[in-house]
Amino acid sequence: MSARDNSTSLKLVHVKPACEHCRVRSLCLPTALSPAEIAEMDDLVRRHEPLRRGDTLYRAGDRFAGIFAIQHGAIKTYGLTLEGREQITGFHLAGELVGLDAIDTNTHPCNAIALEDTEVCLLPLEQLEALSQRIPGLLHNFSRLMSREILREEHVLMMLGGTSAEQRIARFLLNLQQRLSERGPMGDEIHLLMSRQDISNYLGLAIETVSRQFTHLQEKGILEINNRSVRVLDRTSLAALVG
Amino acid sequence: MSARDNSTSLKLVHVKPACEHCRVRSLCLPTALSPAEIAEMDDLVRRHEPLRRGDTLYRAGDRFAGIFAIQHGAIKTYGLTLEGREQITGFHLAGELVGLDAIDTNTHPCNAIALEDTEVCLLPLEQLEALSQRIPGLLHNFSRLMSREILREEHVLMMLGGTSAEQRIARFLLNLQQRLSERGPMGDEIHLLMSRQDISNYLGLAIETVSRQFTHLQEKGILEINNRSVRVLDRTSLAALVG
DNA sequence: CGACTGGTTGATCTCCATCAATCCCTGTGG
DNA sequence: CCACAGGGATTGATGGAGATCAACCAGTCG
Repeated sequence: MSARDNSTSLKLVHVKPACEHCRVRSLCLPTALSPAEIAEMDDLVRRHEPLRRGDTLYRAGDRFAGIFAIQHGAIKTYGLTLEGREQITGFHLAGELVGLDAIDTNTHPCNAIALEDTEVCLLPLEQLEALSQRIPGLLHNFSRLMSREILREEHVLMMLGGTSAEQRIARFLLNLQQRLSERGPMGDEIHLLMSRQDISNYLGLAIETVSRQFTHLQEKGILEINNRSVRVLDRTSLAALVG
Repeated sequence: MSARDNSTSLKLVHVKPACEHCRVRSLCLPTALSPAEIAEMDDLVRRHEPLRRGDTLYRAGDRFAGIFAIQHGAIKTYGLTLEGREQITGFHLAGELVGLDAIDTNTHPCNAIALEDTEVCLLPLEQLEALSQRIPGLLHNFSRLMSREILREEHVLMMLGGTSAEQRIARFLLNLQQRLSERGPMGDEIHLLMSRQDISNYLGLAIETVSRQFTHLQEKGILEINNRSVRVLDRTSLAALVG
């Protein structure tokens, strides 16, 4: 229930975007394209109005307008289970694409909201496919990013199956740290953008269990926790917990 | 540990495949292509040697040769978790693609083995992308199938999060019945191709729990179970269990 | 300041994992 | 054809990890 709601009418701003200067270009669709090709990409990319923390990017049921590439910030996607419970399907960082799950049905099956102030680019699918038709490298990058998303979800599946609460927390943190380090300097400080509620939902645990595990890991001297800021004091021990 | 192992050296047979006459064409890549375009597809599709139940199609770590399309039969994919436990990531039926998770890294992250006698087609990625370059419909179908795979995994995630053993079993069966009905006549009889072990692993439960839930649902008059054959007697009640 | 949201901590209970015994198909070989 | 072995499946008994219920605490905002 965010105050501002961008989901029904897409709000695009007419600022000339520039993949060329984008910080996460190397993680995103234009990887390894020539300057001329990147210029062509710029023509199809539409910059979306900046999202503030909590803003909705799209809702389940919305008609699919195109893929969103996260320029900076973070997006949470969640769906409704058959019983009506919300289930988080992913936390997405800069350089990742969201909305890929809507291509098949032309309708968004999930909701997407910003975890922090976030900017995204809209890539209309038809135009993206048309351009991919002409630029082999772009087509391949597109395949690769979709493949990466499939792989990401497989990792979540592996994490959820038959593992203890402690293991899930450890993996969650290590995974987050890993992905953050691909996007900036590797630090031992992780700023959690999501609530305990979100984490517990994502990991299939109760919120209290998450809290207890955090304090438990703190008592062991592995983590230092201040609200949503987690400092990894002993990365080796943390990694040892996952298996 | 199957007796025959096809994973290291791909065994292709030189039978002219024919997407045109394939029973699952409408679910697969050539959907809605013109006869001329389908003929072009046929040129790149290579029929793989038939798999017998238990045969390995590829192993984790294998170099990626291309996508596999299941012509008929069923494939189980599973990965190794960090602790060394096997985790099943999916059961794939005719008309579905497997190996999509390997595009990004060019290496298979999972193992794939046949759950029954199965025939698959190999679609070398480079050629598939090259052809997609020329056939817009093919490119779009490819996007859609990848999207469908992402969606499928999201559904699994939603199923695993915070649901009881009974709910998981119910959803598993309903989902399977649904997918089978898209591929043949809708019947109340489901032939499970996988062991209880597989089911429990997939659903994140203990094998005994799966067994108990089955008998429990049988006692309630919702199912009738004979080994790996499940008859859905009361579909309404089964659907009611999931939410 | 009080109301509120998000987080932590404690006590109890429940569902399911685990351990263990038995049963039942399937195939194999005498 | 039957006996037997062996894996897969079922059933029972027990314990524990984590869910649930409940109280409490700490920022935050009107």
